Amino acid sequence: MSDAPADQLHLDEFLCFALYKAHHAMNRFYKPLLGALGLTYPQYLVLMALWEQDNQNVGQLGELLHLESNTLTPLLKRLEQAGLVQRRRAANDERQVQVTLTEQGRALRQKSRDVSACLFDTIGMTRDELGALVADVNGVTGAVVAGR
Amino acid sequence: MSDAPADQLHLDEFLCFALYKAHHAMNRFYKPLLGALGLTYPQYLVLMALWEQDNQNVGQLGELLHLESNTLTPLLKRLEQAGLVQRRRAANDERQVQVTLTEQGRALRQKSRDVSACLFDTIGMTRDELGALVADVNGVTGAVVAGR
DNA sequence: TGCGATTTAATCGCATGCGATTAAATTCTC
DNA sequence: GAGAATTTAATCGCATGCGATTAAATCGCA
Repeated sequence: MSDAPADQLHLDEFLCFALYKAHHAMNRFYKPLLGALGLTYPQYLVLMALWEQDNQNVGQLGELLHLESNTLTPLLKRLEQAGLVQRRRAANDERQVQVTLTEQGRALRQKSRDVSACLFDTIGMTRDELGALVADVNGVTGAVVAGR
Repeated sequence: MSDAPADQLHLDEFLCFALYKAHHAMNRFYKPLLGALGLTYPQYLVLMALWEQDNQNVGQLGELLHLESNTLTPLLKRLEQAGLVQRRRAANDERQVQVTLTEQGRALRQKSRDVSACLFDTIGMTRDELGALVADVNGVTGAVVAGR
């Protein structure tokens, strides 16, 4: 099946484990910064998606963030509860729910500026190094998603 | 604070987002494979840690996997319920809980052999490329953990 | 020795993720 | 045009993660 000597692999050498730890490290890094804005990391991702392109429906957000409605619906309800987005059934297709930023949601973009900048300072990589790593990681993601 | 032009950054360019997606892609990839063994991914990580070094206490496992007792305790109880590990208070220090593999837990190692090999085949990278990527990702994790 | 500080797991509450199912709206097909 | 198939969110149940707190055991120091 594979020529990889799985017998000799140690936990530390696994890519999946490295990604697992990196993901959680990112989460912990962002938590206090985003907590000051009253956001969780997935909520921040949704807002980033809407800052780039407002008025998306649940399916579009799910495609972008690789999430299903079972995760997004309660999350979006919490964002709505916090007054950051509005949820409305689309007029032309009542199955879809349009998610739109409120004025307050748009305003939060300014406050979140240095949240993202903070990570750059911390990891201390050049834009090029960062871009290469992002490309590599995304490449793995693509291969894994395709290979299922 | 940073010379990174955060204003112009798109969601796709964020390393944290790349790691977020990669982590979830791994999870989804492993889920059916591990589900056949009755395991979740974090449970698999715990077993891998014990396969390398049996009889660790909760704190040691937490250090290795970057998890706290609030996550590990219920997880370990489920593994115990499944008959894969045993939990015992340490004789010399009753505060600590020693986690040991059962015969069934050791046996599962054989069945999980091709789970890890399967990922190698799917992502199609050489050992060297993989090692370099793991090192890069771990480097970011280290910087982020240190920079908190 | 004795008592406060520290260490170690456990517990609680809340927010994801996700498999499975459901409900409602729309589209397709005859 | 009616009914089946499909699409789209929502709902439910369960397993993480984690901040905050608690409880028990051990350590340290006067």
